[in-house]
Amino acid sequence: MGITKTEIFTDEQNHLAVMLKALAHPARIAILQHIISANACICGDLVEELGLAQATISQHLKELKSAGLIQGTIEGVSICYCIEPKAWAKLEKQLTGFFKTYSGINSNCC
Amino acid sequence: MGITKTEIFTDEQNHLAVMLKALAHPARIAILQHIISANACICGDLVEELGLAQATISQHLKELKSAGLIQGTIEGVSICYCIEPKAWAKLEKQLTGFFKTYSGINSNCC
DNA sequence: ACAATTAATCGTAATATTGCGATTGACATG
DNA sequence: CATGTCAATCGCAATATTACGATTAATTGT
Repeated sequence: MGITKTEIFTDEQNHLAVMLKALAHPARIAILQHIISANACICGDLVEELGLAQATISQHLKELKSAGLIQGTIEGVSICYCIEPKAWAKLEKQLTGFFKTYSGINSNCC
Repeated sequence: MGITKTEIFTDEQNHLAVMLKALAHPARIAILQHIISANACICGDLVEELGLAQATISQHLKELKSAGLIQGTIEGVSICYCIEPKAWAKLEKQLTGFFKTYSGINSNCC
């Protein structure tokens, strides 16, 4: 019925899925890459940088922000976005742990 | 209009987004975790393990397979699924590279 | 050949996502 | 206070995702 059964899964699984979903769009990956490379936080430049409408960029930023991966602070007329270090570090750790569970050596099954 | 503008982004960005989208569901994370921990490939056990219908599990497996993250081989009546080592390693590498671009030290912007 | 088992596929309903034009709200400056 | 700028929000259309019952296809054992 189109709704994910979150009750079935662990908090870790749900959390990781939410974070990955936030990352799982080329525009949002591009936004994060730009924020990271510019270090200093950017906002409306993204509209020029990527070829998407202002409303669309704003929506993607909202999703990244609601996932907690970025934070925005008012800077005069515009808004300055940057990485939220804690959430970023947590995600990196969780992903590293996830990939570490697989050792490609004993892949002699199928 | 509900369709991602892939032409705008790089191949790397699009590829990473597709892989992350395949991971971005708690059921698929649970499936991968089970496949990894059982090492020996499993198929219909997932229906019992998670509390989802057979059709639903099959659909999730199809998505993971079409993303190239797992592979399935016929084993009698059932089908044996396991990690596709190359795609897995590639994704891990790409993600590591992505996270490495951010050094939380100079996070003195916002 | 026949029944049983396993998993893919079809069809459908409910909901979510993507993208954008248009509007609105907040703030700075003349 | 009027005006301009920036970004959030609203409303909409097109499409994608999630979940499942029912059916189908393939294979094994009798």
